[in-house]
Amino acid sequence: MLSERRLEVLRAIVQDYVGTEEPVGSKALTERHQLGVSPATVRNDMAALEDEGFIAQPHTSAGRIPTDKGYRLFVDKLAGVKPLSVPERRAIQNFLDGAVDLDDVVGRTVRLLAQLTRQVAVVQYPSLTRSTVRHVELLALAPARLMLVLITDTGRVEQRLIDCQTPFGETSLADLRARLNSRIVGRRFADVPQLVQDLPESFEQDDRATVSTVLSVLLETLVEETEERLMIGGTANLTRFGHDFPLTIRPVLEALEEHVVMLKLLGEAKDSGMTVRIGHENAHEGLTSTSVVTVGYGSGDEAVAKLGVVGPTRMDYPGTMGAVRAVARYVGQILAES
Amino acid sequence: MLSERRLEVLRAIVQDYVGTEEPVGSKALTERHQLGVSPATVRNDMAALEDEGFIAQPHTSAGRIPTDKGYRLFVDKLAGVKPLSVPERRAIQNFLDGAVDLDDVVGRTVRLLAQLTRQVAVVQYPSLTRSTVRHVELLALAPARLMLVLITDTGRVEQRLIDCQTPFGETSLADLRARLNSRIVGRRFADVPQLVQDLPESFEQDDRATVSTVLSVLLETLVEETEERLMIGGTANLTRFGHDFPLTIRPVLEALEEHVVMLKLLGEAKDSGMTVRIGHENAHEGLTSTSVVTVGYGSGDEAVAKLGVVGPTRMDYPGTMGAVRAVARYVGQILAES
DNA sequence: TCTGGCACTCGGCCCACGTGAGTGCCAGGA
DNA sequence: TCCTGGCACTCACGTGGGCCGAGTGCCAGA
Repeated sequence: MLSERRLEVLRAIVQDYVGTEEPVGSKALTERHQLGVSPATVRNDMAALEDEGFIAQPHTSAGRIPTDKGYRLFVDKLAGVKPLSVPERRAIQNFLDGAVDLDDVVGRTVRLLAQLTRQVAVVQYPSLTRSTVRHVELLALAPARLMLVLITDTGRVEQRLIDCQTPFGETSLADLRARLNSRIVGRRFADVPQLVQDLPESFEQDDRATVSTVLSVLLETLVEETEERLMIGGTANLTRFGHDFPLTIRPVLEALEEHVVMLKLLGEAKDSGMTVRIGHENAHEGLTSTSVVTVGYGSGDEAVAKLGVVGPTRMDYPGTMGAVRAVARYVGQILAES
Repeated sequence: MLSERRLEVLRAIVQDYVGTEEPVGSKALTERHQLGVSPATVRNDMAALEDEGFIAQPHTSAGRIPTDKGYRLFVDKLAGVKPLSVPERRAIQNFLDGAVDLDDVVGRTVRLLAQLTRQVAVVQYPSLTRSTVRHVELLALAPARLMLVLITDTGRVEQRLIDCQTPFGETSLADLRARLNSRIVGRRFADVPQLVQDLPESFEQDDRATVSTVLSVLLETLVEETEERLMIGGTANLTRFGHDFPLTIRPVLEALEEHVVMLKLLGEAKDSGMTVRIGHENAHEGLTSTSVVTVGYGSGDEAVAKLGVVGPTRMDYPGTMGAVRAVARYVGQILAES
């Protein structure tokens, strides 16, 4: 087991390395921190920490840098979450309050998060599966052509074109619309399939085929759109990644563009509470030299989506976690209000 | 005036430099191209081209590289547009044909363009101002709360919440919906204000306020949403920019994230035909070391939006222009079909 | 007007060297 | 048992000199 002081040494190493981006040596450590012991003692501690795999030496004659395992310990045991200052909080609120619609909310959140953390921000749109139906609309664009519009409680709108084999009367249409709405408005998307299951049976023989088609498109929309959307911003911050970054930045940019990859990443994170994945803990190859901090956000108690940042493993974890948590909180508030 | 052979030398320089990314010397030129003259002659030509500002030397003892002015001449006079191969065309069509909705079309187009050109792709969503109304829907979410949904011929959907001072009857609502649709469906957005101007007068005194509110929100939507949207992809290709790219890539990423900047850029391009802006021809500072190739696309004869790529000034202009033009054409077809 | 020849330039590469931060180890002291 | 100061060692990095070669400009001759 590591002694108290050795943990303190690790904390100091992480803090200094995050600040300077340079391997930190025993002498510099004792100068910058009140450890109460001499460099030689620190050296012994460092040797122990290295044996345990928490820190490593880039070259024999250089200082130490934390390993992924070291950061992990730091995050789990040594670092708190740094709360934002009052002006920062106020700025967040002001900035987000100006949003006019869902796209705007998400867009502003991405910018905000990227600016606050100086890293790449990722914000997932409120998920359809976890949200509820606000309204369903059916429009006849042509006698045998319908449009289905689905509006969620988070303000998201999905539309689908439907080609029917047979024309669908205006009265049948109104009927279907009314019944659909009465059944599913206010209900969760996940519950919809069950709720509409027996709907075709209550229609005239002639209309059943069309009603079934509409329902299947509706259900399809629910399933398809469960493939979530997200917005990414602050990629310019990648240029502050490190010195060697041509090699580093490339796979990261590629991963960020593959929204599927990012969604999987978010999916792997806890639904509630903050998740920090450090370096090789990230399954995706391109992200093994990054850390990902994510947290769920939602309009109520429950998270409807996640947001977070992607940055170098050498990041200011307490600060980043503080910013991510604060932003998620305010976004939740905004969503609840709208 | 530049002689035929000197133009040929310039062409050769551009081609070689684009291929190798290295300053090209007189000897290498004569070896790789059948110019029919000796290196010494080429040297004289190069000196002339340098005097005129078409090429430059990075260092005294190095070969020449084209200047922005050189690329300009190359694009205007020396380069054609390289048509895509049949398999490439087929691949484009297959890829785009799979799209299910507008977002998907734009998303696929961005990917396609980025992959084909190995550069950053920018695709503008079909603009509202130039498109026409397919349908307007009014929904009562609550007695005094309406939702306006606007559907364009390009498949775009905009929705707005409307709070009314007084409740609005179901019959009045149906009436307004019907009248609105009969007046503006199929019309261009730009014409809408005129077409609905006198609508409130034909309603009962009680409803006029609400009708006016709805109309003003409708018009507002038209105006606000004229602020166009765009999608960007292929930023990972920036890493192939050049050797010195930490400095180069940063401002480019920043510019790309500022959609306003990119929209302005697209706005400055010609509405029809292809526009190539080379290096310092781009007004935005961050893009002075890039070239931007754009072209309008649309479902009919007229362009409804633009798309293009951003790459290093040292790019394969004929190939890029060919790809951009081909993609624009196919996207236009897809939009026309849907 | 083109060509071959020639002297010149200069960036890139290699190597050698000195410097200094940092280390590991050890013996002595609390 | 743990901490400390001392000491020899390692090695990345920066500097400076020297060589190399691609590329140039110029010039005289065809």
